[in-house]
Formats: sequence, structure tokens, C-alpha cells
Amino acid sequence: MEKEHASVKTHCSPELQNKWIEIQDSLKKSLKIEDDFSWKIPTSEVQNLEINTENLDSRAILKYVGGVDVSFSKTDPSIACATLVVLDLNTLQVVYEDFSTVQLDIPYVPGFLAFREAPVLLDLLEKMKKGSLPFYPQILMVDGNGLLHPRGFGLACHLGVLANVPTVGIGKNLHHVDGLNQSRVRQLLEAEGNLSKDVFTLIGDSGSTLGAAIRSTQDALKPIFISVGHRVSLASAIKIVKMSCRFRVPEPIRQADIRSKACLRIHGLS
DNA sequence: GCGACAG
DNA sequence: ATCTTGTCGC
Repeated sequence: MEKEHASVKTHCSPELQNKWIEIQDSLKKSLKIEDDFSWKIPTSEVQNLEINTENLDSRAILKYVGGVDVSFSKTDPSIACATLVVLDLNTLQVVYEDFSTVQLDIPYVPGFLAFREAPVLLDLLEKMKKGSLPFYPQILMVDGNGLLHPRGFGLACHLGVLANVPTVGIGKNLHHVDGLNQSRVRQLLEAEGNLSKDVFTLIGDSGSTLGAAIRSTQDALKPIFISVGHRVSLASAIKIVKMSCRFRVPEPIRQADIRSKACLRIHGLS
């Protein structure tokens, strides 16, 4: 009888984890956490109309927002469907979608999600770019964290750096990091005077700003967790996320998730 | 040292 | 991530 724990703790060799940590630390040197893009974020409807006399700003307006997600087969947990969608920010309609069904042998290890999911997502992005396909995303929303990560380099950062595209991390659950945990977030949201607030900056014990918890919809009790991925500031990331929310989960991520699962069904998995 | 821990 | 029923909302 092996000395296997009855629990389902995920772990892999310390050697591999050390190697992964080196890669994260190395890639992190290329990380940019301020706005680094040529377009401008749309503000009010009025300003987008050309009746505005201040036409000195010739930058393009953000229009194409991407979203990526990976779903897994319940029958064979190693089979995954990775999905890339691009939405028109004005209509929140999908203008592009692509899938890749693959076998993933690398396990999910907290803190190392990128080593499992980034490769296939990168393939989808590179395929779109090399094919000169239209609607290549000006910014990409990723199902996972960015700076809100044990070493400040989650999947959103990882993908952003390798694809050299602006990214924002979207977590549906809090990754406990730097002293941040559910009870502290709960305490933030329920604090007197914060009942009507919808954005809560997340500052760790170290004093650094790791991201923000936001109530994306009025009726959403449970927040989502936004963090900087690459080439975008937290303030800009929050603005863009707010513009893409019809429901709690921002539409690019939500559509990627829905279509990813539909893709598995069509292929007889599910 | 042990537990907690995005998807 | 995935396993699941009913239920509420648009």
C-alpha cells in the first residue's frame, strides 16, 4: 500500500515546482503593469459621438475584447477544450470563436495553473495572429488571476507576456495570497458604509495592491476578483471589466465558458 | 511542521 | 475544473 493520502491534494515533485518558479520569476521580468496600448477606453456615449469638438485624440477606441477558458471532460478529466472568443465591446456579441480539444497531462497545482492551461491557449492566439484573422483582441480577459498570485505572476500575466497582449485576470474565487482570505473580503464587503460600494481594492499584508474585488452586478452578492495581467493598469482593467458585464461573470469569459462546454458536448464528451 | 490554495 | 434539483429572472 503506497503512502497515498486519502485526500485529493494536488502535488507534484518539488523539483518540478522549483523549475516552474524559476520560469515564473524569469518571465516576470517582462511584465508591464501599466497601460501600454494604443487605443483609448470608451467613456460615455456622448464622448464617443464625433460631435465632440476635442478631436485632438486620434487614437482608436477599444472595441475587440477577447476571452479564454478551458473546460474538462467529466468522463476523462485529462481531455480539455480550450476556447478563444472575441466580443465587440459595443454589443457584447461574439465576433470570433475558436476551439482546441487536447489532452492535458500536466496536473492543476495551485499557483501553477499556467503550466497546465497556457500552452493550448497560446496556440489559439498564435493561430489567430499568424492567420491574419480579423478581430484579433486588443485586450484579453483570462479565467484566472494575474498579480493576485503567490509570486505575482498568475495565468493572466503568463499568457500576456508570452503572447505580448494586454491581459486582465478574472477570478471567480479568491486565491488566498499575502494574508487575503474569504473572511477578510467578506468583512470588507459587509463593512458599514460599504453596502453600496462595488469596488474594493485588495491590499495584502505586504502593503501591495494585488487586485480588486468587485460586485459586477447590482444583485451580485458574490464578487469577482480582478487583477492586472499584462500591459494594463488596475484602474483601466476595472473600467473595461465593468463595461463587459451583463451578469456576474464578464461576457468574454462567460461566453468562452459556455461555448467551451458546448464544444465538449458536440464531441460526445461532457 | 501543517494547512490553505485560481482552474 | 466537475458531480447535481429546483428555482428565480429575463
